[in-house]
Amino acid sequence: MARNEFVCDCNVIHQESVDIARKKMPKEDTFNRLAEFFKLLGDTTRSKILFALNQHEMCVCDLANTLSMSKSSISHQLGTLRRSGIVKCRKSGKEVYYTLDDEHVSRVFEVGLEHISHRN
Amino acid sequence: MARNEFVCDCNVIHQESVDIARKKMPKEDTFNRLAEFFKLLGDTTRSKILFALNQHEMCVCDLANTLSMSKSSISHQLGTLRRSGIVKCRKSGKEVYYTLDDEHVSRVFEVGLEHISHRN
DNA sequence: ATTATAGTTGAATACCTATTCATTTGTCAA
DNA sequence: TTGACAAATGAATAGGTATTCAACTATAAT
Repeated sequence: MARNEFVCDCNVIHQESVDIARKKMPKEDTFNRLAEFFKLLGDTTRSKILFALNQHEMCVCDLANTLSMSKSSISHQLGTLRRSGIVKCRKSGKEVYYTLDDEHVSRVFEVGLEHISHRN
Repeated sequence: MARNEFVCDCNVIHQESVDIARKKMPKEDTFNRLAEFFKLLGDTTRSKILFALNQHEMCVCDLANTLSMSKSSISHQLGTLRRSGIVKCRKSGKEVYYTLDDEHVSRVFEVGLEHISHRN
């Protein structure tokens, strides 16, 4: 019996490659969190929010104006980003000021921009 | 009249911040393509596929085995990645071998991994 | 030619998610 | 205390998407 029985609906062609890949493969949880992180950047609105916050601390109103979107929509997205630990906020009077909480975000943006400009 | 009239449903609090952010903001198309790129990495299955292909050239069967998924599912995802220019393929006999087409993907992974390990 | 297998593809389904709308909370000013 | 505004939030809706299933193509072997 092949050792790929029950594993998928086809035969292993290159068992060695599969073994190596499987051995090096990070654990499930790592991929889930990695994908979760990229998913957060993988939305035009959130992308813009993060770009703007990378320039300046901003309140919800500032962001709504910068992106020409509703406060509510921005607030929902900021909630998502806050719960994921990518932005943090401080309250001052009626306003809530947001900033990036992670220094990696800028770097990821850079690499992403390199990618899309590279393949025009 | 404020110059943010019709722009959103609130008052601008810090016009200067908004102006600077808007000035530096890349154009719409850039954000669309950037988000599109990150969206491709923002899925556990595609993430794993790209990780595996970063180790070895692989055929659909190899990937299906490595990830314990159906050929069809893998093939659909490979189609998406191929149409986005992130993977390329060569045909040999009955098999189709896939490889990464972009050297940036590895780097993005690295930064992403840094991020999620940093904030445990 | 026939059979088996690798891979692709379209349709259907089930799940996910971004935005809108309406409502609520909290803070400031009059 | 009342009114105005910033922000958050829950529900609803609409659009998107990952996987499955079934059908199909192409290639290799007998």
